[in-house]
Amino acid sequence: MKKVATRFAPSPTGPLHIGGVRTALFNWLYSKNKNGSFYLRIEDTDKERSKNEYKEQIIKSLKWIGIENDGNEYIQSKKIEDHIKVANELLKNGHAYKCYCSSKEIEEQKLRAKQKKIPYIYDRKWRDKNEAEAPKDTKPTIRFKSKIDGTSILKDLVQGDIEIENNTIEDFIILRNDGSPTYNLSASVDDHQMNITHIIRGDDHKINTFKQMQIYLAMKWELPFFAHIPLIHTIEGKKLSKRDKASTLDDYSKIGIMPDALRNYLLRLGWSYKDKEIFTLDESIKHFNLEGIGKSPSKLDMSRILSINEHYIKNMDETYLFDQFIEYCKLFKNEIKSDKKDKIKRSLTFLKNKAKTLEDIFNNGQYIMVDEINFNQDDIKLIDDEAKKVISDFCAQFEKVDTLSKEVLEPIVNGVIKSNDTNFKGVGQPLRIGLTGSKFGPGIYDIIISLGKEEVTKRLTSKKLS
RNA sequence: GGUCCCUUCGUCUAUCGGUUAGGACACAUGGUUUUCAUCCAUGAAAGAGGGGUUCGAUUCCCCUAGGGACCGCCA
Repeated sequence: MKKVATRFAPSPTGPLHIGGVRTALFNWLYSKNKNGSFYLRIEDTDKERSKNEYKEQIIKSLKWIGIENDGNEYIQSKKIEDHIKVANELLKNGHAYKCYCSSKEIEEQKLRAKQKKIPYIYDRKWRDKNEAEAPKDTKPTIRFKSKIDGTSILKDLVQGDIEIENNTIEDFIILRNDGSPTYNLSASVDDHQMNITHIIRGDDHKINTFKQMQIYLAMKWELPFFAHIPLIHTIEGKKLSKRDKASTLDDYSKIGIMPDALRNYLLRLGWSYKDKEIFTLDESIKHFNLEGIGKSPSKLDMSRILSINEHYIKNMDETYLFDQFIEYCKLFKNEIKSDKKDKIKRSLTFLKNKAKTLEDIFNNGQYIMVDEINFNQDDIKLIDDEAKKVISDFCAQFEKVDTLSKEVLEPIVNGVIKSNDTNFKGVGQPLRIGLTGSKFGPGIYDIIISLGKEEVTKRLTSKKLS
């Protein structure tokens, strides 16, 4: 049994979107599950549109979500000579031929077909024509001599057997008239040379697979296995594209979605293992299989992403969460000053309690990080004379304490409640507004402890409250 | 238009001929609570339609409908 090898082969012509990330994830998981290798191949043969920044973005994205390729990135453009060599071989053994149709001629044919509403397929004009008739002034393209009779069957690992009439596959171009190889040729040659055993890709590649299989057959190469996974759709039910909003990893990381959570979400989108919803990295490797992949496209659901992220926030190791939070702030918010960092760290347990994202934690912890409170304009109005008395009564008692804990603070609060003939809200609310600027927020004891005695005193005695 | 694929709660899905069709998210209600949340409990919510096959179909087959992908000298 050959060692399993999978690959992810994006073209660096735009930012990687999460559909691509999922494809990469499935390939990676499958190879790891089988103790095999996973390779990253950058298909940069479209010189016009390929950009190095996109290549970097792809590599960065995969790394962010925890996918690591074995070996170096395979750069397709460096292998062009090999592709051309194969094309010439196909030409030599009669599996390909020179086509002297100009691109203008082809365009006109397509246009005519469109107008007549009949499917366009290259008419194989030069398939059997004598080269002697070739026009001197046109450079030929090389076309693959596709099968005309019979049918081909793709034994797809996800979709089952797919059979099509061979004559629906046209004689596709493998070498352009400038001598450069096209996608189907390059991809086949690379996959063969890289010893790829399983090609897992979006099912928008299905027709390509029939073309590539024919190249394999013509070259007498051993066929790899194919698995075409359904595409991810937008809410509108269309194929997700780079232009869609919330489609790149950055769109998620900037609102504080964590890599593990997104990885978990993407894994469960179109794949399932019994009723299990949460998978650690090890569990995903252990349980991943092709049988669990569904056949129908699935839609992106933000509330579910949020919910899984929330699960991770609440259940992951707090030190690890803190590190991720600090990193997040550095990247997308302001870097947190070191004296505030400790306060945040100590308060993470309750700050995370009401957070779905790292951004929520940031917002919940704002009151700790700021030097000057931003008062909610409606809430500050709640500080009336009564509230001011409550605050000053509290301060009078608070002054005497030296260690902060719920046990110490609770009697003080209860005392103030009694002396002011009010209830908990009558004390808790003014204090919360005075300390955080808002009537919504963490528990009042948590707030006080998180700020420390000095800061609490400073805020409660501020001019704005008197 | 041609080829191919898909179709279970709003969403992601379980079921591999016999289930009160299960779970999760979202939603609704109630409870806990120190505000907002969390948490807990409960509830509403699905087999596209029509034919077969079968003692029995969500499950197998066919048709219809709907949706999607592809149809580049892009990848």
